[in-house]
Amino acid sequence: MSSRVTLADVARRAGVSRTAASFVLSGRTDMRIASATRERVLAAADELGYRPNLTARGLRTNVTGTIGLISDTIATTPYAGEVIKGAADTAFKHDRLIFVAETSGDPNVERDLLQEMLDRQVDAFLYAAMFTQSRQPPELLRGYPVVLLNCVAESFDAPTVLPDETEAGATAARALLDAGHIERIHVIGGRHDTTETPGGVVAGRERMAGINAALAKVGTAPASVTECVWHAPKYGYRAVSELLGHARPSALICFNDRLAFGAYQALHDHGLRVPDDVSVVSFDDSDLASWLRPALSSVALPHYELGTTAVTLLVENRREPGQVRVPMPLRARASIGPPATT
Amino acid sequence: MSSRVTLADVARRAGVSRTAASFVLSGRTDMRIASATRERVLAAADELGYRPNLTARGLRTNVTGTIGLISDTIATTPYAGEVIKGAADTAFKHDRLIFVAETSGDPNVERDLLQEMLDRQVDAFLYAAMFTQSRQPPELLRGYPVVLLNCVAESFDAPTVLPDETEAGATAARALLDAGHIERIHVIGGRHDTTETPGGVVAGRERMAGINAALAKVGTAPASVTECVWHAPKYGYRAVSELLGHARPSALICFNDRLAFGAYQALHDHGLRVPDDVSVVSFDDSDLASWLRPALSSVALPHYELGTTAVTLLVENRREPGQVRVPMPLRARASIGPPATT
DNA sequence: CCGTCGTGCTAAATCGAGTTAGCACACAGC
DNA sequence: GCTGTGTGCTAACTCGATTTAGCACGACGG
Repeated sequence: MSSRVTLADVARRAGVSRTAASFVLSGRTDMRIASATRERVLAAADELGYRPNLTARGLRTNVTGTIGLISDTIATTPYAGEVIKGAADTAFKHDRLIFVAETSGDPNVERDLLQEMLDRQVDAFLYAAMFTQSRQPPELLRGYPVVLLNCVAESFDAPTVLPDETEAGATAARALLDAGHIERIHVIGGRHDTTETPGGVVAGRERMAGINAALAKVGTAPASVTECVWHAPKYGYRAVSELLGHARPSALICFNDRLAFGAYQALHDHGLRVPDDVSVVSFDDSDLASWLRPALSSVALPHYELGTTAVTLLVENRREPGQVRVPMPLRARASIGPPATT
Repeated sequence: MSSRVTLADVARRAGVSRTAASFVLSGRTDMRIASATRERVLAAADELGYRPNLTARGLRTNVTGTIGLISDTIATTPYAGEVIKGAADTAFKHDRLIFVAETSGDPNVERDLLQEMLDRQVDAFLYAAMFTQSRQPPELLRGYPVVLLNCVAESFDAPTVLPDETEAGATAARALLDAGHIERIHVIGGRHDTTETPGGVVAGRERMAGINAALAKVGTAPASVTECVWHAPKYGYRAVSELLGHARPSALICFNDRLAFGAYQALHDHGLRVPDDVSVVSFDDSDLASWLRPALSSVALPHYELGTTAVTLLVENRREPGQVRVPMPLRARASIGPPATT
């Protein structure tokens, strides 16, 4: 709380001008400074505990060392905090801080928030959605360094960071293939079109493609694909209950852990055991996956890595548009076993 | 991206000095400005789309309109994002932005992060823990406006925002009493001492006190209290399985939803139905509560409100130390019914 | 006609850095 | 001795706001 040490204080103590002190401390070499002077300045700065005032520097140089994270909503998905943590940690490693703000999907709020950030001379922006979707960044953002996180934008050129959903689908399928399943693999919660998500939710579409590709490679295909209206457990329960009315699956690929939770309940109600009778693999790797009995194998959403990757792109000032895909690793648990020997 | 409109531009267009423009636009009345001039300045600002550069203002006034949120870790608890959202939303309502940073519990990281914030002239701080605990804020923080969020600090005077755990305990107990339970109410996951949490985890201790008080008021008490080592479902499963070996509970109060999840599994394995045979009430109201079958009644942790309340205190510049308790509402669901008529 | 007061504004300093232009001095070469 | 060339530094300006001190003018009283 005591008044800050300024560059002028350092210069005075070292017996040089502010100019000289500034050149030494910002490490610039295009001005000749005698090494003895250099040492004196550095010593003075050290003794006084000098820290440059970044507000003042920002005013002069237009560089504030801050990144703005603008997302539709952090809160609705419980693990989005990980994205923020990944972003904040990486930013900090590069001496940057992160402003976090949410628009709740309101374009007016979005504009005002962005304006507040611009007023504070934020250097660069993370434009994020909390589940993969198509979004239109505000016009105000044009011309600034931006990385799109977990969303795609048609008419906005910027690097885009996305989970590798296609490969994730293949990973899930291969986990079952490796355990010996090949026929009667059913998919719960496949691609799903709505007016809001034409062509299906991005993640769903890609996961499906990955699953199909991996299965096709060994000459097979999903025995059925059941779309679910929504991803709460009860929809998984319904879908699987119905499925069990007319089929006898060897394995289930559920599109997320909540659906898998519902699937577990339905299997249980039908007297089927996981993984003895039916193997289950899922996506997201939420906490739920490790809580279920038996623990659920799930292909993890790389929340933390999405954050770190996006900030790294910003810090390195990569501007070429294009997608960076972050791997989704399989967390293998007890829910996958060999096919039942019926 | 086009070069910003500055105060000088506005002044020029209005045909006045920067001084006059500044006084008009910052709404100060201690200098006499003719109302015709006022109007001209406002019109000019409006036409040019003037926005004050907050970096420049910050340099001059030492007020940047930023709040620093320093927490041990956002990521380990999935709903902590809500705290951030509450804080960010409220900050935005007051034209402030929030820097979010995590220390991962490392005091060196904490110090460096704080220093980065101070270098950017952050106005005020939220010092937060993601589950209620005792923490020691760094010395650097002394003298700045600070609100403690979800943590208590002995030798650091600052307003403190905490969930009202005691009342929450009473709420849970009353929910059972209201349904007719009075005997054979068992507690799963009571107060629990460790070297890290002497006297027990704050929340646990207080919830227990609230439960005891509410039950005592009608002349009863918990039939038993089982401490759990950790809060994963399997510990709840174990605790309840063991309990069922020698007791026949009428209702269970679980210390959080994960334990309740384990409790459900144990009850199910013993052929007991919720709520027909045993009622269950819990704390936290995570997503899990609404996913379980039957849906779990749970006393909600007010994450969002913790964030809003803390920022409100900061913005209003309340400095008196003391605790503000945020209510924890009961989310009543299907897991509570009348006592079984054995 | 002079002093006083109130009104309405401006010039200039300030915050703490970064940056441009150029000065003072030493030394070498002729 | 005079010029030219580095070397090593400083004075002064700049970023875009806020803020202090004070000026110019008209009205009014005596």
